[in-house]
Amino acid sequence: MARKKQYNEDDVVEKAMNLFWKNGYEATSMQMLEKEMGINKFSIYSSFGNKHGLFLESLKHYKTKVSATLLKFKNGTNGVEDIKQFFYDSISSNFKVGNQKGCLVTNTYNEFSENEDQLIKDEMTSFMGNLKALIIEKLQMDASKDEDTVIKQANYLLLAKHGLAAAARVNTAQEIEDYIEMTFKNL
Amino acid sequence: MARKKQYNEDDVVEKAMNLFWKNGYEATSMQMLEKEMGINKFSIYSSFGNKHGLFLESLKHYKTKVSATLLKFKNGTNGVEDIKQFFYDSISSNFKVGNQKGCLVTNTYNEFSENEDQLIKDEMTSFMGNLKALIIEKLQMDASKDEDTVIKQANYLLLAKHGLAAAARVNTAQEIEDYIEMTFKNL
DNA sequence: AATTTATCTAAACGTTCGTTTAGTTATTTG
DNA sequence: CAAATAACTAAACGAACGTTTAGATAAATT
Repeated sequence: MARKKQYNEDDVVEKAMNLFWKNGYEATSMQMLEKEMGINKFSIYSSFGNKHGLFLESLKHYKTKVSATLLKFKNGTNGVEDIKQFFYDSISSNFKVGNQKGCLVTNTYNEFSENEDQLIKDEMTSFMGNLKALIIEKLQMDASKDEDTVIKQANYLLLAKHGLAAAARVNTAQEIEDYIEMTFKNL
Repeated sequence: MARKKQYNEDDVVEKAMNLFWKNGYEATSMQMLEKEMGINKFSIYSSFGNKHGLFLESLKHYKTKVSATLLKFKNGTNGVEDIKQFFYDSISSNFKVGNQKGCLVTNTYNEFSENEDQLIKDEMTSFMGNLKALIIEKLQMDASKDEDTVIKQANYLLLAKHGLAAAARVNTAQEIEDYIEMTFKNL
């Protein structure tokens, strides 16, 4: 046979993901990706097909990246307190290196809301659906909440999470902390 | 002299604004604007300089459009209840004709958050600053709130407003109503 | 070591973008 | 009515986009 790839696909997907995360899909050009991933356009296309394929792969990579956080959330036994902790965990990456902003899934959801790309929208919808089911599960741990309250609070928290991810792109850590605390004050 | 313009600048700016509102700045092309505004590229450029100029003019137009809502908010005497009503007023355009989504100012703030366009960012910052001042003013109407609580609640509401505008792009009227009600439940 | 073949570089592809320019049309004024 | 000139149409501009292709390079097999 012939020479081997001089890069690891997982490594370069991680770098692509970070760039998409920071700038969004449209605002990230192949030229920027080339530079950030450290490999040539040809290599990107032979590994991922096209920009769209690379983005989908980045989304998958993101999901595995946050799966630990999600599992921790899923396994929690403290009801509402687990949800609150999940909110904190979700935006913790904002204040680490790399300048990632908000939640990649939510950002993508927003960017593609007017778009017709069903493949990506399906990915988002399933992710949001899973999240809602988990939130409901945690809320139901409090036996004093009736079903109607659970649904209302779940919708509230889902929108709050959505809003948080958007706001996290432009607000300070202190503002975000105040926001989360206030959100959970009366649940 | 020579012939007069066959269009009214205010009319075509309104149409441009609606398109920007729906799609955002980058996703709105001159070709789309040409079609929506009903005039030629040449006319757009002679009236507004360039795409950026047209967008700034659309933002100004948006501000005058929402000035009535803002004035109503400013003149309110019911404290927190005024803020809540303002939230409802802010997203009411979502459920009218035209498919506008969320709040143009907030959408712009989000789209340009990673951008270097200081002119637009300044416009956004001043708008947000005014809003925060008004919210604080209304919160202070309740004499029982100490200064620290007022600041915390103002930050909370500002982020909630931000999140609401983002979420309003993708959620139903019922979900949004639930969200607003829950947001104000304990202020 | 020679041959094979996948991976690399780099240049070019066709489109679309925002923008400009040349030429035509129509209205106002003398 | 004729001259002047602003507003119009339509075509073309260079730059950047995502994508493809041709040719050089290097590693694995015989």
